[in-house]
Amino acid sequence: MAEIEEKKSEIIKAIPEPTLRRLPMYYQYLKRMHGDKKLDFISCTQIGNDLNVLPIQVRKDLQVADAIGKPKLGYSVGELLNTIEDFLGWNNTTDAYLVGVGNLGAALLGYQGFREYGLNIIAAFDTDDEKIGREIGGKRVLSASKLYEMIKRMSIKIGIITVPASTAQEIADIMVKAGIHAIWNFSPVKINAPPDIIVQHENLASSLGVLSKKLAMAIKANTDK
Amino acid sequence: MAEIEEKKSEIIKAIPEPTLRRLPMYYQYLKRMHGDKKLDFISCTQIGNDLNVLPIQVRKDLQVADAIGKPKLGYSVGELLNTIEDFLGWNNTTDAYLVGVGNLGAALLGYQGFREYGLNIIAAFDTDDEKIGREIGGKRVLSASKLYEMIKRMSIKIGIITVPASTAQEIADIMVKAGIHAIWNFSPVKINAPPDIIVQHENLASSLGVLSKKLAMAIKANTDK
DNA sequence: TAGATTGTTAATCGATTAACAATC
DNA sequence: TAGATTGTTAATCGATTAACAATC
Repeated sequence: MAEIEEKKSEIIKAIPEPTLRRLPMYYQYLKRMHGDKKLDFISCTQIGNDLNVLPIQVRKDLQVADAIGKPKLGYSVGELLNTIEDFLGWNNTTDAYLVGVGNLGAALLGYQGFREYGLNIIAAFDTDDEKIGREIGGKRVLSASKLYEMIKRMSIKIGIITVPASTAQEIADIMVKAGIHAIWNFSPVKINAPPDIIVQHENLASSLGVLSKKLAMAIKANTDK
Repeated sequence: MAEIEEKKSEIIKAIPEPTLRRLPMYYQYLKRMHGDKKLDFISCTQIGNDLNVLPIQVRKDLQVADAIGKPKLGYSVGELLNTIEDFLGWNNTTDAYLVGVGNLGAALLGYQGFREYGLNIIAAFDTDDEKIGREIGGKRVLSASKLYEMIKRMSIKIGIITVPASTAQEIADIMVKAGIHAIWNFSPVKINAPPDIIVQHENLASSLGVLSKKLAMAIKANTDK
């Protein structure tokens, strides 16, 4: 008779983050197969072979995303695309602001592919008078001083941070205060935010670390021989 | 008396990839602590608190990188930086070529931070006559037709791919044939390469997938209330 | 039908976390 | 000395992989 907290009607199954990172890979791959080859059905075996993932892992991942296949046939490519879109929330667009129009910021503003993933950057912000008022990648650059007010007014959900390390936390604080829901952080500092704010960190150095170490080991192994 | 393959003098301990991804985070953090605060010694407790990682995990990671600390005192910040640099191979620079001078390619060319991580992009390649011959981010843009020969001549170790999905594999093939050791792939397609080539995949969609799903769940949880 | 594939349950593996002795 | 911290061994947890029945 201990006080056990009752789960709400639905059981919230934890979604493994590795699965969440692989689903977009499958999605991109399936889009190509759907468009280029007009393929109707596909098996985990084929996806796995093409993407260097074990077929059983593909099946497990697709199961997490609520995909349903047909024994012997595989999965309908079209349905599968819709299922993954639904699961990731990519079927309806979410508006975003980007702050910091440097090299990387400008690159992200110019990238058209985000639409495919339901992300719509509607404006950018910077402190540089040279940039304010201009259009970059088809997006208007506004004064950073207006960030707080604009997030509130448009009830923006996602903030993208591409400012230098020194001002990243400051910008994040403004975003949080203005009521943002999620932050995609491209600066190399850890962002502190309340636990209900989703913070996704993108760190090139992490990725480069993996590559560097593997390369260093490979070269060492070669030298040792 | 079965035929057991003897390990060479050194035991090759597998390095967990999550550790490899966290080490650069510690490194960036320690550099700030070293530069800004002139801090001499630091404990795993403090690193963990500031970076939202469990202290024991920090210690385990540092152990993998062969760092040695002093009980009660912690780790020497300067030594720790050197240890991580050594471990990741960031203490001597590696030359790289970048192929595909679009938005993202130009952004990477302009990014000065790579030097800190021992990566030196010495030239870029593109097929666009408008771009060939120009300098972007202080790096000369050469004709993609010279890629093969130039990799061979300069014995370049790292190739960075920032071309569209449609030509990524083609570029990778040229790199491999020319004797490249590692490929950092920013295109959204899986690169096929021989097993001895290190391929590091950078996929914004994967990261966005995690963010999108978490955001979708958070919004749903709010609506349900 | 036979064979390939999905769906599901179980086993394995590896990373994270905990526990505790050693130490400055 | 007492307390904080490292170093190391053990326990736990979760993701991956294997095994096998169900099915078109």
